[in-house]
Amino acid sequence: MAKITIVEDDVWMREELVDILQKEGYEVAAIAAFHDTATQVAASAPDLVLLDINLPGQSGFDICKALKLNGVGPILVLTSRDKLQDELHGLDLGADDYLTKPCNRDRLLARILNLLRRFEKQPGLVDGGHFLLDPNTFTLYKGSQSLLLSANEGKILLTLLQYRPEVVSKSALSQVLWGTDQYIDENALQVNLTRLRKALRQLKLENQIETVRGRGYRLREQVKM
Amino acid sequence: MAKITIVEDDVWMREELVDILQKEGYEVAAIAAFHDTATQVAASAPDLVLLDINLPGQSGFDICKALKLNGVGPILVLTSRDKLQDELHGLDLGADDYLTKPCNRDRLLARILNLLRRFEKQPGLVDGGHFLLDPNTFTLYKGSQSLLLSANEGKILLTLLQYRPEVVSKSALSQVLWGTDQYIDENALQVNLTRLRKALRQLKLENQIETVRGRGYRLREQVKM
DNA sequence: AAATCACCTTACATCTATTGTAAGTGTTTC
DNA sequence: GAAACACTTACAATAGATGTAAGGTGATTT
Repeated sequence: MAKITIVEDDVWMREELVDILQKEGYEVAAIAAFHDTATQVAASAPDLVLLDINLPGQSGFDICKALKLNGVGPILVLTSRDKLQDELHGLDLGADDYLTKPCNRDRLLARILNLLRRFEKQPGLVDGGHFLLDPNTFTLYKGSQSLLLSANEGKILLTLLQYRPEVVSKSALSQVLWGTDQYIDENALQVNLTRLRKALRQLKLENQIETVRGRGYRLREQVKM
Repeated sequence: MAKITIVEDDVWMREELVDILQKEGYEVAAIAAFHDTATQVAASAPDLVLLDINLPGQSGFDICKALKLNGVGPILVLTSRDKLQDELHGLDLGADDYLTKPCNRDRLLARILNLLRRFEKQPGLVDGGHFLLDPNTFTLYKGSQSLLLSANEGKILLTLLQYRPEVVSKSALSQVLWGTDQYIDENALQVNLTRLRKALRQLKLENQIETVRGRGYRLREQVKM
């Protein structure tokens, strides 16, 4: 489960947040703000930081900046309602989302979940040389065109991309598609391969997938640029 | 069509880029780098900036920084292959993607298209009070749960959210779903409403959609937090 | 050259999700 | 309580994804 680090000075609030998040199954760490907060937080390598920016002085802002510089994951800033001005400020500082206090449990959890999803899916597009593949939606891009692959097509192409330029065996693909390499339905695999090739051809992507007789498939070497 | 501004000193390269992008239907502006480049670019309010960072001195980096500070949209940095070191640097500077030169047409266009998409879909999640809705995938979030709505369900909910707290007429919804408000299939609309409500109930979201007899539907006022 | 093997393609059947249709029930208003 | 409006459920048509089956192609082996 995801790891969340909370930066919050108010003891009562901190306890409550920890409670809510732990009940939800998150791994939670909580600290109050000190001069080396950013270092401490970064050291805990969280998947998400919940930062209360209602801290004495401007320290909350500084921490936020410092965290972003340290390359820490998504930051969800908590701010009080009467400091709406600061919200935009917070975003400029590198916060990825903000929330006004007080706020209810559901909204907090929804925002956290969303941020985690957003960053988990961060890898972005996979570069296939002559095309791009969105590993989340299995959308294939080439030039100004795009095409939505089916789940099977997408999984195969993504696997080939990940192993490129190595040959991927049929059992490996079987593992990816059906979770097993005990029994391999060669035919079903073959049909899915054909369908993927057909989809690629629709975007004028010919001969992308090379067959290595007796061993499997691989993506063809791309012309160096 | 999207507007792209190119910052490139090399005349030949600049002409070529303009040519490629214009043929693709983009609205293109091109300038060479001078001291006030950032201001000029910002003034052209582009949807995307194509920035060649192979400029005399460090000016390319400065321009990139300045552009980001001006809140200019996505920046795609062009860099030469022997300056791979600079690539990461470029990302830290606020560039949203980079590309090594020389690069072929398809790859360039693919990256541009992707960046445009990424930023176009920026609105992010729509906040419904007790829930969140992803307006692109029609995914509904609440607490730690999520649910994928059908196209019709998503369109209705999104429309209600956009007009909230106003009442949305049946003809408006008909317009959204079927592109016409000449003939309104009240029944079909009704069924889709029921389905949306059912989906909301699955996430324990009760009574979100209020029926205003004779006028239409609206989202119920949310409890202030 | 015939047989064999690995691979490929097409057509078809099944399954599931989405959506509109239809029929019947409930509720408000006058 | 009758009419108008709103709601729900069940059913059917449709489309997309996927597995099955049957046959085709081309290289390798004997």
